[in-house]
Amino acid sequence: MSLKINFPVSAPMVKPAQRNPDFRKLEQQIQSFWEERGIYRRSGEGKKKTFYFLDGPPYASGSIHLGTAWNKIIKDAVLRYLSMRGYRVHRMPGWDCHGLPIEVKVEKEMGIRDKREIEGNVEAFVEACRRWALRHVDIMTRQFRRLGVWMDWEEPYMTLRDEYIESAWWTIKRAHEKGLLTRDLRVVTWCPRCETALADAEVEYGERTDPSIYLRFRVRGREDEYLLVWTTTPWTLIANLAVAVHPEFEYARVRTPLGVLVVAREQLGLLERLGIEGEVVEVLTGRELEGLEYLHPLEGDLGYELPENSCRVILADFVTLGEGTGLVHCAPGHGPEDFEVAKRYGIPAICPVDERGRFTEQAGKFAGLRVKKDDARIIEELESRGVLVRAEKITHRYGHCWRCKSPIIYRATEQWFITVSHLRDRMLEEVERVEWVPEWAGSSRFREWVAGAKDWTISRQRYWGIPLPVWLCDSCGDMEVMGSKAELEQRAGRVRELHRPYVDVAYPCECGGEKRRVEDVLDVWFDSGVAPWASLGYPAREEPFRTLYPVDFITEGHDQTRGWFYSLLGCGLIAFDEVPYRKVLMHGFTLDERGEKMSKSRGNVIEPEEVVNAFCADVLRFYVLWANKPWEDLRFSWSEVRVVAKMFNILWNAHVFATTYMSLDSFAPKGVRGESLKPEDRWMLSRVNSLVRRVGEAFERLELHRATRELQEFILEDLSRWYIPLVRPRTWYEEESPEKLAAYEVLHRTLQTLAKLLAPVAPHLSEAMYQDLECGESVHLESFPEAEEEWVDERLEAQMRMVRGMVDACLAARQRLGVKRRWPLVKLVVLPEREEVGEAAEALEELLLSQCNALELEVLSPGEEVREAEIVAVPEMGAIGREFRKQAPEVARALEEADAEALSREMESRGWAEVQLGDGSRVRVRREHVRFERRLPESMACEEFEGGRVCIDARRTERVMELGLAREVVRRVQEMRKELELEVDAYITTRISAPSEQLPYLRAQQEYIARETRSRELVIAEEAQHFGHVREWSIDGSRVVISVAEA
RNA sequence: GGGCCCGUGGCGUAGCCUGGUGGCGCGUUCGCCUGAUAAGCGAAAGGUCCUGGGUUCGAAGCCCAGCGGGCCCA
Repeated sequence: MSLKINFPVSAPMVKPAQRNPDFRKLEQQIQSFWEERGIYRRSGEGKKKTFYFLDGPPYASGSIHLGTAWNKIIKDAVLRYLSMRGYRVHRMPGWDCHGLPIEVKVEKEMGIRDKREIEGNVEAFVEACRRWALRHVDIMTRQFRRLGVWMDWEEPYMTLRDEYIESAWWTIKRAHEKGLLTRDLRVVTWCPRCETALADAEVEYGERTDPSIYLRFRVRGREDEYLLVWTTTPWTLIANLAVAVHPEFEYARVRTPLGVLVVAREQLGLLERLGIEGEVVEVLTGRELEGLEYLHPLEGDLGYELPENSCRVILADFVTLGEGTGLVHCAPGHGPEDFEVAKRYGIPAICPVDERGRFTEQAGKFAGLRVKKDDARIIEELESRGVLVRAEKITHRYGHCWRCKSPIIYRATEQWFITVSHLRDRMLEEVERVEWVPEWAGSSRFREWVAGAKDWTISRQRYWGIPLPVWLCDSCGDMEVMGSKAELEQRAGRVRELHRPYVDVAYPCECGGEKRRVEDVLDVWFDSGVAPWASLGYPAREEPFRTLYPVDFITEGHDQTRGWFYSLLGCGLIAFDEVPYRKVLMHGFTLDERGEKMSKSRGNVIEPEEVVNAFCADVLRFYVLWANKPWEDLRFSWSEVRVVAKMFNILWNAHVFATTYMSLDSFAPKGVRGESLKPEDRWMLSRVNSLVRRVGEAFERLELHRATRELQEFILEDLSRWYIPLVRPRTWYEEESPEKLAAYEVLHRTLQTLAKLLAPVAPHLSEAMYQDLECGESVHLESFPEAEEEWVDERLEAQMRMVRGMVDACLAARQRLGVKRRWPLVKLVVLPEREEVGEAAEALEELLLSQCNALELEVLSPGEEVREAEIVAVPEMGAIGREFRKQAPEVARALEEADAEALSREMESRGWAEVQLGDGSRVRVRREHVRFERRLPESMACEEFEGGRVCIDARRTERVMELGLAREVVRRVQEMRKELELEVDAYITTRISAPSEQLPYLRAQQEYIARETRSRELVIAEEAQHFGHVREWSIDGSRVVISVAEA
């Protein structure tokens, strides 16, 4: 690759491509070239149709992994394709900069262990978070750039910018205006370490061992009768306010040594397991148990008054019989379902647990204990009270904080919500409007998630995030929501920046009190949810929002069903009453070689950099798009990456071949003209144009795996394995023959088109090819090729397919006869099954003969047999034995010796024939006694192909000896030229010593040998005078000495 | 426990929508070819198409159930 500026000339000459380049270095050169010439910027110029792509912002907390790389590579390939199709593509990358993950990392960096330490200096903490995010944006940007991903890296959108935050505020204000923003006491998932509420999407489920305890709650007003209750969360018993049963289930009263126990009838086996013998005295439905009062298991030690209606049996549909006793302990302050059902019975929620997971004064005797960690203390207390029946352990799946991995708890707290439940039906309608790839991503998966949508908890009791723009008056309680920085500054004066602590300002309320900000920040999913307009600076700026919105296309992994696809939908409905995107490609996850999720803790993570360093970016790009359907999980495999690398190597070799000869001949393409084209040239043009059609269709349908596989198939099969061997002899012509020029034109056209088709997937190497071919400044400034239908000739493609089948069959037949390809065949016979197969052989005769290295072609009619094939009679010993008994061997011999031709004719017409035995007697044999087979002479062999058979004749005639030996010699001389590292067009002198019987043949081909080896002088003798590079060879079993020297 | 997706020679995959000889690549063995060749090409061996039912003249494909894996949720 040369980067020098080319002066405009009418038809620039093709440059010879570099042999065995280091693709990695080549890619760097290409990237510098793009940089110097501003190719990226210019690729968007002059295009009228706009296309709004929105980048799902990766989280700015680390380096990229294979999954993020795959994601951006899909995006880049699709966007490059669209750009080549004439779209002016909006390609702004985004960065998700806020949230708990960064806070957790910064806490570690600063040695912070407790939220109170942050409270001491919020400013320092927030600034550290900002630096952390920006540092990682830089790191990740560099990594994406190395992959050749074209985006506006200089101007990304970042959720930490004031302008972006303002858009989020505006959206919150919209929600408020629509009555969708509420504050409510609800039970939410809570992380006691991070001391914040978590959204459903932030809870990660994993194995955990917890206590599993069985308890008896004394029934009030009955002697020695108890409710048998099971729980895995002893700490929640402090807030126990009810026991739930299923109204339809049957419950048994069982008399046992522990008193009368009430337990679900289906769970009676449990008593046995616990070693409690008993006798059922009564069976009741759950409904009949309703209202039964019991004594609180920790009565007397609590720090709160038991509310009215509490400590009774209530009815709930969520009770199951899977595990437990069928009687469920209810703590409305510690479970969302408990909360809901208790509300129906007028039982309030008690939550004696603070934000750190410590029991408050409300927990009475237990105040100061820690949730979960001090379960043992509570179990001890239960035991001493005689409430505990049995304590065991259980390993089950339990929710954990997605960032710090602490087990979550449920707490009743005041939180801010978007009441998405009111929007559910509208959301489902909007899902329908989107084009999903694959279709089921929307119609099943996403639909399912949306249908189960619960209200969205958007408040977090943290620091590094978009501040909730809600101000409340501390005296009258009036609430004000800010929609922009200006609105805030109007009331509170200048605000330095829209993060905490700068934004935590107060201003006077009309009532005389003071309005203060609610100290929460927003869920980060809200940040990215507003990206369709926030990334464009709307509503502060009208443009480019007005031109671009709505988003034409997004593509993310299937985990985003509950994440970004959803938060975009929610925010879109809040802001504009519609889903903000039109088309979604949902892609898969990257798995390791064993099909397991890559994760740092498992140590099975493959970094994209590893692949890029081992091969190059284009190999990685092609691989991830080729290995799999985009929406399926990608199982990474080094050996498959190697396959792709090999393909690029072959492509590059083909490119080197073409450009080397073109430049030797100072070839400058003038365009393909019809008259000098050979059939294989027309075929190649047809193939390349049908390839254009198929690749284009695959891109349109986002079937990137099809696009890449079509390209691979074409490169390997059509170009490298077929067309290039076919045209190779033409490139060796010395003179400017029309056939040679035709081959160059077709090759040039093919490689040029191929470069364009590859450009979206392999932007570097396709560019390098394009440069060598001298087609234009950059392949990325070109349009995607359109198929030239006039060149597509399906009949010719079909014929070529058949002929390739014949050639392959011929090679297989050679292999069976042990005849090397260098030795010509006297004759190639084609036995077609159908007329068109024979026609194909005739139409492409020259090509067929040259590829089979055969001197003559004979095409038979369907049904005809090879003339040389002898009919032989094969005795059917079973039938003969039954009929002729002792004479059987005699009869068999007679059949074998008879004139099989005549015999078969008689059998055919009469059904029987007579043969003479050794003693002169004649016997009559019938059809069942003999089978006729065709046998070929030893020099011949047949092989089947799809459409018929070929038969080769490998006799060693004089002519065959001449040509075969000559090629053997030529081949050796060529190898020796190479050993001498001669230039391709250097001349040599050659001496050959060969045994006397070979001399006449070699001399007959002296001229041919000299021409093929570029020998100025060629001596063939029994004992030649050798000099220069001398080697001894064995040719056709004889010793031959050859010497070569540069002339 | 629920939803979605996947299950095809040792490994990775195509075919499945629209039923009728199951292709390809890697690997193995044996050959061939070579001035695009530190390459390339061919042949051979290797398959309960996850299992079991059903529909059908006929099922890798369509339907049902189960098993295994992935992701998401509870």
